[in-house]
Amino acid sequence: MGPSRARRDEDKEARRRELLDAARALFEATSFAEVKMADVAARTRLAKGTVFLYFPTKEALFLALLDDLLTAWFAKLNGQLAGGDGAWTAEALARTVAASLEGEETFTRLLALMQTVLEQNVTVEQTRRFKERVLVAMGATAVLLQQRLPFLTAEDAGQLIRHVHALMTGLRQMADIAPVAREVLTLPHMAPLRVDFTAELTAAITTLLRGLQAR
Amino acid sequence: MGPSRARRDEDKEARRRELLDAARALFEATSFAEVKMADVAARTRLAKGTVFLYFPTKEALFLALLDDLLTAWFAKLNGQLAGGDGAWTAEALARTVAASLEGEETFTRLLALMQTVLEQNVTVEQTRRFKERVLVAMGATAVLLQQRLPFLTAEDAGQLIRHVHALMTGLRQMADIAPVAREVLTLPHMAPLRVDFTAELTAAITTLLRGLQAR
DNA sequence: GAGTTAAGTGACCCCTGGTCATTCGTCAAG
DNA sequence: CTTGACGAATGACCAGGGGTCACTTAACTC
Repeated sequence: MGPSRARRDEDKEARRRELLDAARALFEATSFAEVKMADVAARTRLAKGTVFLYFPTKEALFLALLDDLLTAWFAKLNGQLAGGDGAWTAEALARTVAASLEGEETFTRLLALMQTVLEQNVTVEQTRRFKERVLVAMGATAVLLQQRLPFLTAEDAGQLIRHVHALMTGLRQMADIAPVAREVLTLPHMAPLRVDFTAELTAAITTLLRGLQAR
Repeated sequence: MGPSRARRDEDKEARRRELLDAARALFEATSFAEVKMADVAARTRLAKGTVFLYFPTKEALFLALLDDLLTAWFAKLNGQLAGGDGAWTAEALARTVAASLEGEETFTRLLALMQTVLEQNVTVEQTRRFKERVLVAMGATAVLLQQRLPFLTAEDAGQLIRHVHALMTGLRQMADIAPVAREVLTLPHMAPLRVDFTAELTAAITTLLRGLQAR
C-alpha cells in the first residue's frame, strides 16, 4: 500500500509543496551537489520516479524552490520599504535590505547558484516565468527605492538593484564556504579573507548609496 | 607507442601545463560541467587515468588553473597600479580595474565557481596554498590602492577588495549566462536584467569609491 | 643487454540523474 | 457492490562521467 495518489489539482499542488520542502530541508543541511534526488524521494516517502513526475530535472526542482523564496523575499523587502514614509538615510536603507536577508540563507545560497547551476538544465519556459517574476518584483522595488531615496534616478534604481544582487551572490559565496575552506580560513592570518555576510553587505550598500548621493 | 614519458621534473611540469591548457581551452568553449576529464585527456593525447596522476580530482585541476590565472591577473593589476604615480580619481581607478579584466573572462568565470564548485572536492592543502597566494597578492594591491587613493584607510582597502571581488563574481554570473537564459533575456522588456560586465563593474567601483571619499 | 623504476594505460567500478513498462489506487458509471 | 478506465506511483533499468588499479612498457642505469 503506497502513499495516497494525488488526483485532484490541489492534491498535486500539495505534493509539489512537500517535494519543495524536502529539497529545501536537505539543501539547508548540505549543498546542492550533495542532495540526491533519491533522498528527496525518500524524505517524502515516494519513489524516485515520482519526483520526476513533478519536476523534469533536479535543476528544475531547485529553480522552483528559488522562485518561491525569491517571491517571498521581495514581498518582505517591499513591505518594509513601503512601511515607513518620507526619505531615509543611506545607512537606514542598507540596514533594511541586509536585515531582510537575515535568516534567508537558503534564498541567497540558491540565488548564488542560479546562473551557474540552476539555469543549466531547465526549459526556456521555466526560465522565462522565473525571470518575468523577478522583473515585476524588481520594478516594484525600484519605485519604492526612489521614494525612500529622492536623489535616485530611475536608471540609478535599476542599476543599484543589479549591483546589490551581484553583492548578495558574491558575498554569500565568500561567506558560505566549503568545510575545507572553512578550516583554512580559521588560521589567524587569513582574517582578511573572512566575510561576515550581513556586515559586509550593509557596508557595501551604504557606501554605494553615499556614492550616488555625493555625485 | 604512446607519448613520451615525463621522468624529469621539468617534463612533468610541462605535461602539467599541457593539461591545464587543455582544460582551459575546453572550459572557454563550454562550461565546467560540460568539460569531461576524458576530453581533457583526449586533447593532450593521454589516457584518462594519466590525467589523474597529475590532478587528483576534476576540481583540483580547475582550481590549479584558477590559481595560475589569479596570480597572473593580480600581477597585471598591481603592475598597472604601480605604473603611474600620485593620486588617482575614483573613476580612473575603477576603469583600471575593469580594464584589467578585459579578456580575462576565463579567470572571472572560474573565480565565480571557486567557492560553490572548485573548493568542494579538493584537499585542505591545495586550498591553503591557493588562499595563501591570494592573501599575498591582495596585500600588495591594498598597499597600492592606498597610494593611489589617499582617503583610504588600511581597513577600507581590505574591505574594498572584498567588495570588488564580490562584484566581480556576482556580475560575471549575471553577464555570462546559460544559453537558455540568454534566449529569454533577448526579449526587449528583459533589458533591466541584462548586464554588461565591464560597464557595470566600472560603475559600481566608481560609486563605491565616491562613497568612501564622501564619508 | 638485462634489470629496475615509475609513467602511462584503459577496462572496470560506482554513483547518480533520468526513463518507462508495469502496477494498482481511485473514482464514476451501471 | 462490481467493474472498467484512468493515470499516479513504482522501481528495475539505463547512460555516462568521475575516479581506480593491476598491468604494460618506455626510459634510464649499470
